[in-house]
Amino acid sequence: MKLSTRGKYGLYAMFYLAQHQGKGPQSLQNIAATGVPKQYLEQLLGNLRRAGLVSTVRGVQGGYQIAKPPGDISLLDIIDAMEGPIELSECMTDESCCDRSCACPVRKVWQRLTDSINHELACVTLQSMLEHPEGEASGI
Amino acid sequence: MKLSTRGKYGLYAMFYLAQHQGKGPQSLQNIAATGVPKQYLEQLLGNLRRAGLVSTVRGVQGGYQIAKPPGDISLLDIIDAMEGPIELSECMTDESCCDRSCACPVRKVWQRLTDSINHELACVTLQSMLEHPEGEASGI
DNA sequence: TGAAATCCGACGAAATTAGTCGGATTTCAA
DNA sequence: TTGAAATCCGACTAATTTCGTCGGATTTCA
Repeated sequence: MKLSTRGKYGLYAMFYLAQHQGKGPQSLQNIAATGVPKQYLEQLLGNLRRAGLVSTVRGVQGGYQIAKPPGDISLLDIIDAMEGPIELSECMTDESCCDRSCACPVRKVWQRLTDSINHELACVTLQSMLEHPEGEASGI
Repeated sequence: MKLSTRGKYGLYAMFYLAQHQGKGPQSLQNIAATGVPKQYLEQLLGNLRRAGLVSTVRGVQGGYQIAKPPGDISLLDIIDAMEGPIELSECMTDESCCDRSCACPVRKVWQRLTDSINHELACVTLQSMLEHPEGEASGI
């Protein structure tokens, strides 16, 4: 179970934009500074824009900005935008993927785990990341 | 973020074996009954065996059995055996994957999330799946 | 000796991921 | 008016991973 680089790069970019909120649009040039391929990141920012998480200004002096306060943007929003919704097993979305009933214990386990992960993701906002840069341990 | 079919098939197989514990070795034939490609499952059971989760009996009347009581086998054991450890970002295992310090807030978030998912997985055992077939909702 | 079964490495097809490329468009300023 | 700075966008490719398949070797029992 792993995240693709899209999720990682996407969060890097969003965190950067959160840190620079109110300072005007940030160019791709700047956002990509830390080792993310520029043209690839450009694609990813397109996804974030279409998901309503960033707004853009075109033309000279243009760039990217977060579209909402950092407290209103969660990790779940970002991951969903970058990788689509979490789907541990296609059992969750495709009823006919197997001949097991909806009471199948395995299916229940996937559902519980999916809910749990989504909940964790929704709890972390860009704001909380800005406020706790030292990453104080959470009560797991 | 998704699980491969390996994880899914692996859990199906382990749950089947848990249901049939003490009834002697179960043949691949039987385990694969519900739509899992036989030869593929054979590979997967090899992984589970090498991880110490199932034991095998070769030859006529041979087959697969769980190697430990169902209460001692967690979802984490199974997922680890099938897909390797959860690694949301290579930041977790490869210090040099980027030039960010180990105090990088993004890194902290991945770590927290990884811990959380592992904890959830470790809490679910085959025994608990056998005991709660109706999958009563957990306190998320 | 033959049938039932696991074991195993190698191979291949399909899907996904991680980019790259070339241009189109927008905007501002000289 | 023109040129530079920037985003936008669809198509393409290379690499990797996933999902199997195949053919045979080995073990065991009747």
